[in-house]
This record gives sequence, structure tokens and C-alpha cells, in this order.
Amino acid sequence: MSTIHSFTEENYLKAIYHLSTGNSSVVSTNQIAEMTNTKAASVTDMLKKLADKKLINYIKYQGVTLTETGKKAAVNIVRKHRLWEVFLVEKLGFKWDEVHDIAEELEHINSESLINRLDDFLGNPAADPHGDPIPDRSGTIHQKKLVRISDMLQEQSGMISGVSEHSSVFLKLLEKMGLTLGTKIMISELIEFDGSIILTVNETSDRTISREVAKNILVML
Amino acid sequence: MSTIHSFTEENYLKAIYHLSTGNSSVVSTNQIAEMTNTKAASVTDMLKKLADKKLINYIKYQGVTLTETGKKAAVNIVRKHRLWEVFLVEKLGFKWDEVHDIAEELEHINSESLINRLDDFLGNPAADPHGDPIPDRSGTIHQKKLVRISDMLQEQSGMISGVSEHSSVFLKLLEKMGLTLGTKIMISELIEFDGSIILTVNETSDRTISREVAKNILVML
DNA sequence: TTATTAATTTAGACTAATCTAAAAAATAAA
DNA sequence: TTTATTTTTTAGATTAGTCTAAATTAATAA
Ligand SMILES: [Mn+2]
Ligand SMILES: [Mn+2]
Ligand SMILES: [Mn+2]
Ligand SMILES: [Mn+2]
Repeated sequence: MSTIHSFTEENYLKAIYHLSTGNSSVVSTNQIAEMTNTKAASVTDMLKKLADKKLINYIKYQGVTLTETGKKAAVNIVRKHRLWEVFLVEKLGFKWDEVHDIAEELEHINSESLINRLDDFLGNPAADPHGDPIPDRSGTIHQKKLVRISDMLQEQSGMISGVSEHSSVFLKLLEKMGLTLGTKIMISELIEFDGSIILTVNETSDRTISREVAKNILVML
Repeated sequence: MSTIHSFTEENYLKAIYHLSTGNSSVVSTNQIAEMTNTKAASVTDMLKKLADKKLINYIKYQGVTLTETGKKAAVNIVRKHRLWEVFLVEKLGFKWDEVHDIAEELEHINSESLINRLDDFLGNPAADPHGDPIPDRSGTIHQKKLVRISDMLQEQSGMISGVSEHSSVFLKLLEKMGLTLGTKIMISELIEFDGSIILTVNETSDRTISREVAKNILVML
């Protein structure tokens, strides 16, 4: 199954997928250009090709959505990306801020049996090192309900289970502050002045984080 | 270190490397075309490019050799290919006849730290699943002295340690006959009529193999 | 040593993916 | 509801890698 698409086509499909699971499900040419580091003109060319292959629904000037086929292809790439990230962290000992670029290449390796064996080898993990859910082999995604720390109330507690910002600087910062996945936190104080928040970590020590940081840490209540 | 070369350039370098470690160290355009499944005209184009990049020594109509830089690049690809094969067999449970094509893709993933970590994770193996030596991170290859079964004498014994034919049909045949790496064999009889050979396997049972098969099994005495 | 055959290179063309600059359409502002 | 701005598309080029067919060079045979 799953026809072979070029490296490049796969990157576009993944970009469209990620953009469409964000705000609006319709994605614009410029958004895609930005995400894929290309120019709008190049995107238009590729959109025509993907539309010809029935991977996207595309009407000139109206943006695109993925077809069922396109979505399946995209989810499969996401599955591969996240499984490889787990491998890199769990088996090879990479840090969570070091794996993205390598997984970006590995996700294009084409072998159904490879990825399913890898999945088993890793113990069929539910989430990648950043807490993002790993689609199962049928393409189903079991997304846990998570809330941003910035949306939590005084005294509320939970466990850090994901991030919505994947840059290396951000991840390293969390690492340094001891705010990695699995850490228990409690909202100890909400600072009115600038919206920053004081957390109690693992029921022991305190940490102050800015609103900007708080917005990008996801917690399971 | 190690400048980035395209997927395609890497495949050419590897082809030239393998061809030049065979018989003559000078490799011809047609040989490369055959190994890379392309046409001679395409090879000529690529040879010019590789020569410009100082990866090969190329004089029109005279064939090519790798420069030191080119050889280093080629050996590094071979290292990656073989390490990935070990991973696929040892960790993911693939059979030795199933891994070549996947490794053919994985060998192009570009990350020094990835491959060195993988090497460590696998326990710094000396050889791949087909008995081929794995270059160390400095590019040195520790090749063991092996002889073809077809070159062995009556009563001589040794351990199967490699193959010089990597096709799936051949590997499956060996698998079925129990002639896998690590098997102890002894030359029990040389059949004059057709050159076929009767082996005693693990000091117990006997196997008859054709001269053609015998030529492709490598033994450590 | 000349003629024939084989190997290699050049010429010219094609596809995928990209770009810049210009044109067209859609959106926002006046 | 015109005008201005932004977004998107088209036009025309470029680069990497490939091909077929023709020309050239080398190797082999007569
Ligand atoms: Mn990618
Ligand atoms: Mn991730
Ligand atoms: Mn390859
Ligand atoms: Mn091998």
C-alpha cells in the first residue's frame, strides 16, 4: 500500500497537514511557503502536482485541504518522524532538542515493515519525546487532552506531558529548569503584573516562568 | 567534517569504490553504468562533476580512480550501510536477505553523531550480517583473511564467515541449507565430475553444494 | 596496418524542483 | 465603491539528473 511520493512531495504534505490541524483547516499558499522554506511561486507549482495526484483539494486562490489519501500519507510521515525520534532518544541517547533534524530525514525512508518493526522494538510508544502522539499503523491518533499552563488556575496541578514549541532553545531551557515531560507541577501563584507564574515542581521546589513559556508547556490534569 | 554530497553523488562514489576494490583499481564508465542502473552518457556527466569536486581522478576515455577525499567519502557510506544492516538484523529481527534495499536508503542519512551513536549502540560490530567488515570511525577497515570454499582442500576445515554474492535467492538458499555465518564446515569430498563439494557441517551432517555455490561462500580457516 | 567493433563522449532534450519578476485576483482601506 | 495593498498565479529561467542518438576515440581483428 501507500504509493511512493517524492521526498519533496512528502514534505509538502506534512506541512499542509500540520498547518491544517492548527487553526483553519484550509491552508494558504503563503503559509506553506513559509513552513517549507520556499517561495509562493514554487508552492503553486507543487499544489498543482499534488492536486493532479488527488492528494489535495485545490482551487486557485482558495487555499488547499488534504484529501483522505493525502491525509493518510501525511499521517504516515508523522508516524515515522515520531517513532524515529523515540528511537533516537530512547535507544541512542540523544537529547530531546537534538532529534528533530535527523528525524526530518529518517521520516522519508520507505518501508512498511521497517517502521512496524521499529514500532514494536520501541514497545509501541504512545508519544514521542516531545509528548506528541504517535499515530498507530492504521493511522489513528490517540490524542490526550492537554491544557496550557497559561490556562490553568491557582492551586491546580497536573503533569507536564507536551510542548507546543519545538525549538532547541526552548527545549534546552525547559531541560535546565527541570520542566521535562513527566514532571508534576502545581500553580502556586499567578503574578498579576506581567502574567508570569510561580510553579511548585514535584511538590518541593518553586520555579517562576514567563507567560510566554507557560503558553508552550502542555499539562495533563 | 565530510562535506555533504547529494544522494546521487554518494551512490556513484560507492559504486566506484566497490568496483575499484574488485579487480583493477581503474574503473570504466560502462561498469559504473551497470552498477548504478544508468546509461553510460549519464555516467560521463557525473564523472565530470565528481572530478570538478576532486572526488575522483578522471581522464577522458581512461576510466577513473577515487581521490583520497573520494575514497574517504565512499568508505563512510559503506560504514553507514553496514551498521544499518546490523541494526536491522540484530535489533529489528530482519533476515539477512531482507536488509540490503533498506540500508541502501539509510546509508544516505547525514549525521556524524547518529552513526557513531548507532555504532556504540550495536556494540561496535566488526562485520555486517553478510560478514563484510565495518570501517571504524576513522575509516580503517580490518579485513579478515577469508578463502572461498571452492579453493579449499580435502579434509580442510574452517568457519563460514562471509559471502561474495548478496542476492536474496543465494542468501535464502544458504539459510535453507544451514550454511549461515558461524557454521563450522569441513571439506569431506571433492567430486571430480562437476566440481561439486560435499561438506561436513558442524561435525555432524553432510551437505552437497555446487561449485558455483562454493565459490561464493567465504571461510576463515 | 587498415577495417571493424566496442567503449566513451557530446549534443540535444526531458522532468522535478526551484527561483525572480510580472500579471492577475482577492482583500482591505479610504 | 473606488483605490491601494496583499496574496496568489503565470511566465520564463536555472540546476541536477537522466535519456537517446550521433560523433568520436580506443581496442580488436583481418
Ligand atoms: Mn522531511
Ligand atoms: Mn517531536
Ligand atoms: Mn544508496
Ligand atoms: Mn551487507
